[in-house]
Amino acid sequence: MAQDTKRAQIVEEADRLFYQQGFDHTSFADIADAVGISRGNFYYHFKTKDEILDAVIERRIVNTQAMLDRWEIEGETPEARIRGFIDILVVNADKIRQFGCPVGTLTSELTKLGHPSLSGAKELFTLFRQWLKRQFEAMGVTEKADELAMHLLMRSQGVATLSAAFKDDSFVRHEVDQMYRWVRDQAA
Amino acid sequence: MAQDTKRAQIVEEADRLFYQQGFDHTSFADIADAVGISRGNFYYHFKTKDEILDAVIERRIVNTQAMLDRWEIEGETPEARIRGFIDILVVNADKIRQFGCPVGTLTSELTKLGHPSLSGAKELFTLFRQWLKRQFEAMGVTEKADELAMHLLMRSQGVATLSAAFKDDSFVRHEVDQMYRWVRDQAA
DNA sequence: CCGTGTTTAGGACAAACGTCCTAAACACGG
DNA sequence: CCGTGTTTAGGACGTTTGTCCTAAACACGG
Repeated sequence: MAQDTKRAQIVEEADRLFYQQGFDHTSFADIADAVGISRGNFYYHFKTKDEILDAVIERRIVNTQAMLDRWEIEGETPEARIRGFIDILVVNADKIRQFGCPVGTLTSELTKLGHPSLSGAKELFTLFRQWLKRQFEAMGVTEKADELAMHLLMRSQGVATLSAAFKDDSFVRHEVDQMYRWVRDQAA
Repeated sequence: MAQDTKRAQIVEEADRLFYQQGFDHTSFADIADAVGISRGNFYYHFKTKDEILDAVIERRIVNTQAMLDRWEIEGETPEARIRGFIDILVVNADKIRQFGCPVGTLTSELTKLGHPSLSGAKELFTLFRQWLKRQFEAMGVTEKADELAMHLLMRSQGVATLSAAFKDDSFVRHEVDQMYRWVRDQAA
């Protein structure tokens, strides 16, 4: 349907703009200009700005889940799959340097705003956390699997933040190498 | 002078509000209400909102430098001083859980806004980076001191981000313990 | 090609934004 | 207590915000 197409377009552009400019700093006018529709017409698709945010988060959850599922099929070993996760920092290096991590920065912003949709954004983190936990378990780690998952999440967040602050690619590469080594050490 | 007092009050409240609500989301009215002065009178003290931001960053730089200087006098060994840095995550656990790291979240926001004062915020990171580098050098590390400083900065940023997302105190304590151990291992 | 439900453009609306002005209140040396 | 420079309150300004309404354009089964 045309409805789904237009709605999907709005959510897609809103997703991009929320990531690049932040949720609060992105106005209806920004999204409307990006999609190429009139400002006031938003009310037909979304009653409030918060509804757009929820749709964006839902989209991200679906996309992330699909990506993780793909990785679980394609990746040969659990260790290789985890390396695939770490590689996000390399593959998306440009965007992260410019706008930070999409998950981490959205969570930070919603935390400050005291926004109710924070729980939805947190779900994105949980998706990665559970996926990583499963990979560590497949590697033979049992009780500490969740701790290791959180540790790796933590490191990727830290690298993303400092990458955006210092715009230093060699720092990112060096930390990624260390994360590779750390994962290998957990197998023993 | 009364001018310095009022100006300092404005900067102090702006500092708090920028941290708790974000720079963009904090209006002149918010600051005016917090200080208890009239809205329009801001123009006398600061011509633009960006000027307030610069004053806030300057204040943070001065306060941070003073804190680091104090630590360098009080801390017995370099390792103990570094532990003092790590302890920020414990001492300020409540605030970090609510609003994230003041340095990291401000940097993220200014990065997204493409704001010119990002360089000033980045300076705050550099202050910690250089201080940590000096402590590692005093511990006997020579060539890798800066790498270790960045690594520790990275980990504290990651912990702060996930602390705000998951509000999990036991995670923070566990990671802090691991950071202690990591620092000890660097001495050998 | 008609009728009906979907989608659209355009703009109205009050509120809030950053900026800026004016005039009064203040502090204080003379 | 007067005069002068500093600091203040209060509000005007044009813009932009999120929200919401109306009427026209559209799609499409009958």
